[in-house]
Amino acid sequence: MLSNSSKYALKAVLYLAVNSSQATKIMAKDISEPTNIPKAYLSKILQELSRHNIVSSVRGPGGGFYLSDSNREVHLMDIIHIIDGDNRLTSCMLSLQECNAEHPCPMHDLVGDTKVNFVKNLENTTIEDLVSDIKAGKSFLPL
Amino acid sequence: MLSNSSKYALKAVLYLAVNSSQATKIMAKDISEPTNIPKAYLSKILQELSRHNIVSSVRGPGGGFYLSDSNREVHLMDIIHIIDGDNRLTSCMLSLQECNAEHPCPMHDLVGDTKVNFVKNLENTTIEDLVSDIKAGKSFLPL
DNA sequence: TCCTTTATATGATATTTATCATGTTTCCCT
DNA sequence: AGGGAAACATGATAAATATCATATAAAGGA
Repeated sequence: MLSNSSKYALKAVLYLAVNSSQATKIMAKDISEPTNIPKAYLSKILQELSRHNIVSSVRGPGGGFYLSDSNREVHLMDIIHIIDGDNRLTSCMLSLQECNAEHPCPMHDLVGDTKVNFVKNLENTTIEDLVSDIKAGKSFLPL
Repeated sequence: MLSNSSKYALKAVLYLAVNSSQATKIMAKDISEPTNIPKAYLSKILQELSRHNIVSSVRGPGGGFYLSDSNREVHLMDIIHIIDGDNRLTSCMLSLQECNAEHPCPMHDLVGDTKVNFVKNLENTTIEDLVSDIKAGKSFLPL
């Protein structure tokens, strides 16, 4: 479904969303440990996200990663696009070019609206939305 | 979503379902061409499927692959399981061990029932079901 | 200014997935 | 029998993904 890298990216960003702020930056190491993401790999992912303004960062002592207010308005799909590219989720079940409602592949209806809806959800949901759910006890931060 | 190999497997089996019978066997090469699946790779996949009794085959002149009546009752998920293993589709969005309706990860609800339904469809749908759809003009054989 | 601490950039290794190649077995045909 | 046509088995290569390692740049404090 998602690549490992995307899953790590989402977990890390969620961790930052819950635990960080401009005043409370978190070092890669301190994200890596609780989330069980290999430190070096995580660093690379965070850098990629930073380059695309998904997360914020400052170097040097007292530095680290955090989410600014605007970072929190990022949509989940943005993160996935950056890491996985943009056709991993949206392509047809059988990777066919011509597969649509008018000319469906045999598996088209099995997925049906479900995938469309899911993608739509990813496009509409922001990090902040998920944080609200967590704070409301509707879901739990993945560790 | 699915691995390349699974997609190839599904396409090849569907091709056989529509075009082959015990009396009309098809060589790997003649499946490879119309479906645009690399011949050598396809052969390997077909052998794996044959070993698991998903497709039938006979060697020697006049031989080839075909689907027996019982092959046609195979469920789509069986094919995917053989090629991709059994947790690529069913695992949580973030690959968490403990993610369920009682203890959902933040993305759990985004997928919602959609994935559950999709998996259920794969488990319930047989090759023959898809062939019926194709014959009824509801969908088109992927080439 | 210099040292430490942290992110950043870049590249190296490993693992998985996809693809190709080559020999072996089985079966039909003559 | 023997030769050719096919699947079958096995292993080699290539490409993508995941992981690790090392050097550089920025920032703060002594």
